[in-house]
Amino acid sequence: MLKADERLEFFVKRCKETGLKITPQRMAVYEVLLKSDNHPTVEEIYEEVKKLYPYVSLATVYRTLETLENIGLVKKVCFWGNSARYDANLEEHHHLICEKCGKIEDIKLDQKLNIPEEFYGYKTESYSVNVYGICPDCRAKMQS
Amino acid sequence: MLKADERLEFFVKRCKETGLKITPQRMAVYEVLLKSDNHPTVEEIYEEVKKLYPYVSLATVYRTLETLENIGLVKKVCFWGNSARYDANLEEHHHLICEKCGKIEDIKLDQKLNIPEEFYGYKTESYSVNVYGICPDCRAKMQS
DNA sequence: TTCCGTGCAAAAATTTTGCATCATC
DNA sequence: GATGATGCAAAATTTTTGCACGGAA
Repeated sequence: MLKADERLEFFVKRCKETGLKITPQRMAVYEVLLKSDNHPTVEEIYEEVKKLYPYVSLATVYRTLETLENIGLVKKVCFWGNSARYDANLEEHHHLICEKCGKIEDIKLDQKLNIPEEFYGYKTESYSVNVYGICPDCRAKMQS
Repeated sequence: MLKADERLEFFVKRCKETGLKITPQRMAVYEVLLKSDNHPTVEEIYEEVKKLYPYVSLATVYRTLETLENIGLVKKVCFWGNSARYDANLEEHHHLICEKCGKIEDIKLDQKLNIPEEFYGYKTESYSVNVYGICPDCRAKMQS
């Protein structure tokens, strides 16, 4: 895992490569994603960014996320509930999802699957594993 | 994989168990899901059901899907794009997802992962693997 | 006959778009 | 200075809700 400032450097590099301007808002959206270990929804990202830039607009957050996704800095994930969630962790990793509250955590697995490059006619790129269960918090609540 | 009529019997059984009435609309929504091998969105399910019951309302489809999910007959999945998709295949299976067009297919994997029952503090229930790639159709289009 | 489920319409929530202004390069 | 990004407001889309009626048990 790269450190946050290395990742910001990478962000700057990617923007220059693709001819995107480096604006405070764009940077803020990306930073929020870097800092969050959960997978925030658009609304949550917006609320975070607003703490730094109170005048930021939700539309900008939507547009920025789309942009960041296009240049491969961010991924849209959506495993639970209805709203899209975003992830800035592009390293190979998997997810642990609470079936009760919808919390999503990144995890590492030591086991590997061997997926053929050509599979059901698809040219495969990658895979990810979602493990479903009940998180510690919800387990505690269920006891009471 | 159970046959369709066995699954409808199971549907009837589950409804009786949980005190739900068996209405034509409810049945139709479930049948549409049984028949589709892709993972339709709510809108797509609605369009299908409307062919049988032109007066059905979209609200009913939303409510029915929620109900079916509650009694465990259907699962909400959402791996791509923004809209929730539904799946009536509850057997252990995995997904092959086209990164270009968003098509989602069910697949079987012969390899198994061994996930501990207790994992990162979670009580784990199940896991599923999403394989990402480019589907045959999109591959063909990319050539031209 | 009793409720639960439905349709309809309206409301709420979410996402996208147009356009004038502003800021980065 | 040119071009692309932003904020605002409005539009479009998606999802949820309230209520009266109708149909399954």
